[in-house]
Amino acid sequence: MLSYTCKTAVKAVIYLASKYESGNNAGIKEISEYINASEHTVGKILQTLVKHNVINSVKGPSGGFFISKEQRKQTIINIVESIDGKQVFKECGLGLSKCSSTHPCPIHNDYKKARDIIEKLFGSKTIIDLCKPVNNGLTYLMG
Amino acid sequence: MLSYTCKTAVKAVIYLASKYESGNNAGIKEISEYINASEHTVGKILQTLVKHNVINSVKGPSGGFFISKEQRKQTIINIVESIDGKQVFKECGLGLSKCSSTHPCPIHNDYKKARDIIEKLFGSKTIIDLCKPVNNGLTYLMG
DNA sequence: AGAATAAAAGCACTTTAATACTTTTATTCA
DNA sequence: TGAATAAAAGTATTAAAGTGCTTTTATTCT
Ligand code: FES
Ligand code: FES
Repeated sequence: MLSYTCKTAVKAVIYLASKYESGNNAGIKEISEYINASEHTVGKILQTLVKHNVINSVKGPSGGFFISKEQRKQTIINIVESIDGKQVFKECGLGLSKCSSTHPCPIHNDYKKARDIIEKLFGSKTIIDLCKPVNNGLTYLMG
Repeated sequence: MLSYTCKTAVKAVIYLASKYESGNNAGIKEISEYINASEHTVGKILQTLVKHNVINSVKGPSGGFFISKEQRKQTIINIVESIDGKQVFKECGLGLSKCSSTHPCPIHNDYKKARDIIEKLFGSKTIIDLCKPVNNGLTYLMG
């Protein structure tokens, strides 16, 4: 459903948000190490997310990436749409050019049900929602 | 979730099953045209499926691919496992190396719910189940 | 037996995603 | 002001998925 890059993006943002408490910015290196991803890939991803106003960046010493209070209230679908585009949760499970109930593929009914759950998940959970359990040690970003 | 190749495989097999009625074998060309996919790709896919005993083939004139009565009773998870492997419905939604409820990622709960629906769909629907509505013109394999 | 047919098999090419590297620009701090 | 820092931006490489082509093998039909 989501590309590898996109999954990495979600984890990176959640990590950033969990860092927010401390008030410090986070650098590419720190983030990539924490979520166990390639430094270069993470750099590119964060660049894109800054462009889409999902997060912010500051250049120079003591610079890095950070996420504002407002931005933390975004739902995580914003991350997905910035990386994989707006169509991810609209696609047909068997690859028909368009998913539609009037011209459905053989698995449309059940597939749509599942896809809608995921779409709802991404469209309703905010960054802060997902970062809390990470801070509490209930959920994890690597391993 | 599923690779493009895998989606093509499912459609090819459903088409084959819907052809079964006529008792004739279907050639690569015919199948690929019907499901609107590359001839070469379909050839490779069908080869793999024959190796996994999902379908059968006969070489030579009046040869082609066909699916037996028994094979039509398989669930479509067999197709998926032949192409994309057995892990597809076990993977973490955020790319953690293992999806587990004791070491979950932040979206585990909802994601697992959706993934289980899809897994159940593929594990319970048989080829014949999905080919019937196609024959009746209720669902489609292309478009 | 021999010609024709059609899948099997192996190899080569293309495209895309992912990763790596390099240069530039903005910022801080001594 | 200038050195150091860190992201931005652009380019190149690698890896994987998908597609295309060619040869081989098995089968049928004349
Ligand atoms: S048409 Fe295939 S999932 Fe809706
Ligand atoms: S751990 Fe991520 S989906 Fe289960």
